[in-house]
Formats: sequence, structure tokens, C-alpha cells
Amino acid sequence: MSDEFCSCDIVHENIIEIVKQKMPQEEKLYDLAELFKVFGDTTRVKIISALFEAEMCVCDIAELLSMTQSAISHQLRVLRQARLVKHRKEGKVVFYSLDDEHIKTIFNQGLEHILEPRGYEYAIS
Amino acid sequence: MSDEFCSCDIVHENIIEIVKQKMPQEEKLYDLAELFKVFGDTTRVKIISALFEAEMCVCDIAELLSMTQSAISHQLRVLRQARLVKHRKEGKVVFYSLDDEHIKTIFNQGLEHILEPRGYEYAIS
DNA sequence: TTAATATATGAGCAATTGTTCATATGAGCA
DNA sequence: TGCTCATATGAACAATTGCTCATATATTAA
Repeated sequence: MSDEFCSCDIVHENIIEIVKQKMPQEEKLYDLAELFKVFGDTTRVKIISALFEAEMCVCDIAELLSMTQSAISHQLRVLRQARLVKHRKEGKVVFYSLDDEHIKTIFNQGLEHILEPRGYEYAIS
Repeated sequence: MSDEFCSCDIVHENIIEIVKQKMPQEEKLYDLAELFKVFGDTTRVKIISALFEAEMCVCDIAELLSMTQSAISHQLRVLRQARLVKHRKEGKVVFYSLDDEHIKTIFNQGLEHILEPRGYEYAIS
């Protein structure tokens, strides 16, 4: 039962079929990866982490993270497009805050994962 | 109170100070971003999604996702290094399965986020 | 030992991404 | 109107990343 993608002979066709039927739609998995990609950057993680504590303007965030206003503004755009933050204008100043209740859960689960005690460093076989 | 990173004059020093104290350590936020980076790829999301349903060998996953064995093996290494999957050898065949109870929560919260109804497409101002 | 097979891995390349720099926008004020 | 300030944005460049291809490793069988 070998095919074009894998030279192996041991392919468990029944399992593949069952898994294929149970898996979410391709499009949803794509969107999910896109969402996690947004969380996958130190600067954005820091911004989100800061916004957990308080609403902040662009300048505050730049100062807090010791980064340029431009860099922060670019990253806020990414967060906005992922609908993770919302903004509020007050004159020239734009205040950003979190726009999702799931973020906290995702973050906390992520933190729990990285804080788990490691029994051993990974080594194959 | 302007500084080197932001030309703005409106910096809310008190908020910055409070947030700075409450935020997790820099190193933890870095690790967190590294973890989410692992989730931020369609192939890896698909692999994880498949392993939710059943333990699978490398060849099965390659067949399921219509990708080469090499590509899958490379990605499994990334997942292993992030301690998200574990493996079990049975002769020449290596079976992979999930190695973390937090993954499901993270995934489900992520799915809930992307499935949220959008009132409007984002537009600034 | 030799051959075959399942998986792992290193090098290289194309595509993506985060930052910087320069500049645009837009709001408040003189 | 014209000026200043807070933020947004486009282009460009360096760094990272995911795949392919070739090959190495490890296990089983003859």
C-alpha cells in the first residue's frame, strides 16, 4: 500500500481513514495556525502580557518594552488583525486593550506547559 | 519625560511602573512565545490535530497529510523538542502521540477564538 | 554479513517575518 | 491656515523557517 508520499509499506489505512474523518476542516486548522503564529513572537507576547495588566497607549508600550514606536505600532496592527486587541482614541492618543477572553486561558495553559517539571531532556530512543 | 525609544511626551509613568512589576519575567515570556511559535505552523497544527484522535507512526502521518516522510519527521522533531509529543518504538516503526494535557485546552480556546462571530471587519478610526 | 525498510538529519534554497528608516495621516492648538 | 505631536504605514533588509534532496542510522530478516 505504498504511495507517492511515503516509501513505507506499513501504513495503517484504517487509522488514517478514521483520523481523516474526525479532524477539523483544513481551513479551520489553517486559521488556528495563523492565530498561534500571532502569539509566536516575543514582542507580541510582551504586549499582550502588558495589556493583561492595564490599557496602554502606543507610546507607553514602546517605553515599557524599550522599543521604537514604529515597531510597536506594526505589531499592534498584527494583533488588531487577529482581533486580539481593541483600541480607543482619546485625542491624538490611541489606547489599546485586550479584546478576547480566550487569550488569558491560552496564555495560562501555555505557561503551565513551559513550567512543567522536566523529568529528563528529550533524547530519541 | 521623553526618552530614546518614543518621541511622545505623553508617557504614563505610573502605569508603566505598575505593569512592569506585574509582568512575568522576560525569560518566561520568551519561552511562551517559543511554545506558541511551535503551534504557529499549519503542518504542525495538522499533526497535533491528528494525534488528538490516535497514536500514529511517521508514515501514517505523511500519508494522511500528503507530505513527504522527511518533512513530517522534521516537524515531529520540533514538536518533540517542545515536549508536545512523545514517541514509542515498535521495531522499526516509531509511534507518536501527544504528551501534554494543556494542548487540548490551548487548541480549544484557539478554535473558540477563530469561530467567534465577527461584528465587523477591523478598521482603524 | 548483507539487504531492505522506517525514521532521522544535514545542507541548501525559497518564502516569510520583524525591525528600521522615512514619511504619511490625523487631531489639537495657535 | 500652519504647526506640533501621536500614531500608522510602506519599502527594504537581515534573520528565520519549512521544505526538498541526499544521506545516515537503526532495526529486522535472510
